[in-house]
Amino acid sequence: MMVKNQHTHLSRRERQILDILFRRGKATAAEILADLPDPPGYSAVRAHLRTMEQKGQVSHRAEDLRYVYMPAVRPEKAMRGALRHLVETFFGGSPTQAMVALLDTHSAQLSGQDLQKLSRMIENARKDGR
Amino acid sequence: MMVKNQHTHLSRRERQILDILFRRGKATAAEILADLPDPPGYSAVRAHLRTMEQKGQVSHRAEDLRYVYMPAVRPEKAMRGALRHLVETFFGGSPTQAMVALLDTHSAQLSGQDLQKLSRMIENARKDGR
DNA sequence: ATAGATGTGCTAGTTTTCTAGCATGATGGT
DNA sequence: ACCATCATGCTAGAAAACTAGCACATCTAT
Repeated sequence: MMVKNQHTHLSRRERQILDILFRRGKATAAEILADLPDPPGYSAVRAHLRTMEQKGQVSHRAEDLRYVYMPAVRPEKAMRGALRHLVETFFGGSPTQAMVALLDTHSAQLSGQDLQKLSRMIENARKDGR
Repeated sequence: MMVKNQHTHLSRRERQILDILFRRGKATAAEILADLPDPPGYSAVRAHLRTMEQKGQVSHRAEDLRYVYMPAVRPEKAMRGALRHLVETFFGGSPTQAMVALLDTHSAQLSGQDLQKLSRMIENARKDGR
C-alpha cells in the first residue's frame, strides 16, 4: 500500500514520542513524559498515546496495572527507513560518506575493539563483493 | 543559548521543507513544492518559507528574479545533529552498531573501492587511538 | 502597450495538533 | 472502612500549523 516515509507524516509530538519509544523499547506514559522536551501535562501525553494507537503507530499492553506502550512498527524496519532517509538527505545517497562522517564525529567513543570488528566486517564485504 | 535538538521542534511541513533544502542545497519555492509529499498549493509553500525565514530556519537571496532558499544552519552542523540523534535513538548510542547497520542495509551500493577507502580510514583511526 | 506568465506579499479561514480538566475505577496503607 | 495515590477514558477549548486567494510587480512576446 506504499505508505511513504512513514516518518514524514508524523506531527511534532508524535515524532518525539515515537523516538522515545524506540530509544527505550517500551515505556509508560509517565516515563515518556519524563523524557519529553518542553513537557506538557500528563494528560496530554496520554491523549497522544491514545490517538497514536488508533492510528496504528503504537500499541500497548497492560502490565503491573498500567499501560506499557511500544512502537507498532518493528524497530528494525523503522531503523532502516531512518538510515535511508538520512543517507539520502545529508550524504547524497552515498552510504560511504555517511560512514566516514560517523567515524569522524564519533571517533572518541570508538574503542580499538570496535574498529577491529568493523575492519573485519568490511573485509568480508569485500570478499563477497567480487 | 542551548537550543535543543533543533530538529525536534520543527512542524511536519517545516521538517519536510528543510530536508529538501538539505538534499538540494538550495531551491526555489517551485522546486520545493515539486519535491513535497502530499503537495499543498504553491502559495502555502511560500507562506511556510516566509515564516521559516522569520524563525531563522532558512534564508533566501534573490537570483534571476526569484528567491532561492537555503538552510540557515550549516549543513555540516545539522548533519552531525541528525547523526547523533539517530545513533542515540536506534543504536543505543553505539556508533559501531550504526556503522554495521549501514554496511548491512546498503551493501549493494558499495563498490570495492568504497570499501577499500573505508578500510584505510579505520586503520588510521586505530593507529591514532593507541 | 498590452496580454500572459511568473514572481512576491499579505490576510484570513480551516484543519490539525496539542493540551488541561473532570469523572471514574483499582490499589494499598492506616 | 476510608482516604490518598495513581491509573484510565473522555470532552472541549486553545494554540499552532496549514492553506487558498487576492492584489500587485516584473519580464517577455506579440
